[in-house]
Amino acid sequence: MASNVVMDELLCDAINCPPETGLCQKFEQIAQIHNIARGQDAPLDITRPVLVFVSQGATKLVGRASGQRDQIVAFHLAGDILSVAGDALHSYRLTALSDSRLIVFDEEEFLECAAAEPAILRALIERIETALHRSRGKAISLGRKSAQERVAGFLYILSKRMKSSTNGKCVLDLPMSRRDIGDSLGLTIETVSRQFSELKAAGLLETCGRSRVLLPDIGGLARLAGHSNFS
Amino acid sequence: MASNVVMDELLCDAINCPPETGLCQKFEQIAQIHNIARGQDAPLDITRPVLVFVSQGATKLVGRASGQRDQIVAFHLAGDILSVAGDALHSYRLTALSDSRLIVFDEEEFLECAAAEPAILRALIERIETALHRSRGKAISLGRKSAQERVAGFLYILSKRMKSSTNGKCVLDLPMSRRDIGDSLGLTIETVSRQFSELKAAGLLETCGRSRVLLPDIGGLARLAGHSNFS
DNA sequence: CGATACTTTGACATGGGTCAATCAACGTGG
DNA sequence: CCACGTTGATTGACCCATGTCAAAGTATCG
Repeated sequence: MASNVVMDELLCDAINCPPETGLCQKFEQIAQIHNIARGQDAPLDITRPVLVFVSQGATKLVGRASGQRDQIVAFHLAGDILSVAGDALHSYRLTALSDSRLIVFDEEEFLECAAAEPAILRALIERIETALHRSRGKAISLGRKSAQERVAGFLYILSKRMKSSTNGKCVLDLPMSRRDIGDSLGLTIETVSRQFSELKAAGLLETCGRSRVLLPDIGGLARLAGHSNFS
Repeated sequence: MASNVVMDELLCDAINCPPETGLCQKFEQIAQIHNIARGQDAPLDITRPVLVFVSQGATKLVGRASGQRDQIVAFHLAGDILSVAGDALHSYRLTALSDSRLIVFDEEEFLECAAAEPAILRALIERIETALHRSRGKAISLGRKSAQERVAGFLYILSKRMKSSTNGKCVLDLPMSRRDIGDSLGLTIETVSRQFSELKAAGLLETCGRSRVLLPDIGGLARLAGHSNFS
């Protein structure tokens, strides 16, 4: 019972935790569940590093520079695991884009629990590396790409992550606002909006309401995105 | 003998590998050593993910967008471990800033070897998380900070990493060129140079030759760097 | 159906890029 | 050890992409 409540199938799958061992129960004891309403911050205590598993919903990890300047460091969708730690230089918070369910572990305790299971540690390494590789890609975009390339790349990558594409076309329900997109791409909402308009004019994007988006030509987006393998 | 050649003390320490077990010898068998001259790329085959240990020297991990635009994704100094994987979107290369010695593992093989040693896996997790956290900080800088803040933050962070600071003052020998600094901060060499000049005028920086740098007031740099905890 | 928040569009300002010229560091050969 | 050449750094003038400020438009929700 408790096992079903805390350690959902998705998490067991994510960390490669064989349900038949008693391990899930050990993890249950150290897990904290948070149900976060859309727009609310997860009440994380990151004086110590934590591992967060996004069981349902979608979240943004936001870093803040001085002067209220926010930079979204990553989006994390259902099924993702992320590591969050405090930082002397910037403050971080994890905010729900839609109603979300998070399973939070003190990282130290989690690793203690998982020590006997190399498979779990390896799954975790893989997840953190995925986060690292995405972050590197973001650094390239933020450091060296134009607004148009960033927006096209954003849509392209999101279409891949949300796996809703079929032979070059794709419909998405963006869980994030224009502000979020801007905060993720290091742009203002106005610039994001203008780039959306240009993509519409180029026939690479149609919108329907605020959040629904139709991408008729994913390949075209990739070409605009300034990926080194496309020119 | 071979053990001393391949698995140096630094690496054993880095991955928390107890020298008394026979483990080091197993790692030796799968390790590849590369001595890279200043300015040369490591001949990494990243069709599969690799782990690289920087045994001596200093390196830059460079990502490339289309059109020859380089973004340095991270600097890695002696003692660092990094994970590098290919990417459909951007190409990456690891280049030596000074003559360097790298110990390279196929990541899969490394993890296979380390499976029985949770301590090694944990050490690896810690290192990768460090890389992730640095990369997040870089994303905040690239996305939301001014040229002056980026340059000040760069010097501040480097002074911490190279541990050459004494009560607010610090002398550094920068292993990287102005171009490298620009490629790391998402700026041009000219902008980096102008910011250096402004910092000199503000009494926060003195230079001596191309690479030697004196930072008389680290706290002042931190204040300029736009870190959220300093205003 | 009206209120409110979000988005789009426009006019203008500006930080940092680009291009070009000068200057300084460093290595090399005499 | 010095003159010279090469490469990298600095400075200046100008320009453009994106930020800023303001207004109008439009989803969405009670």
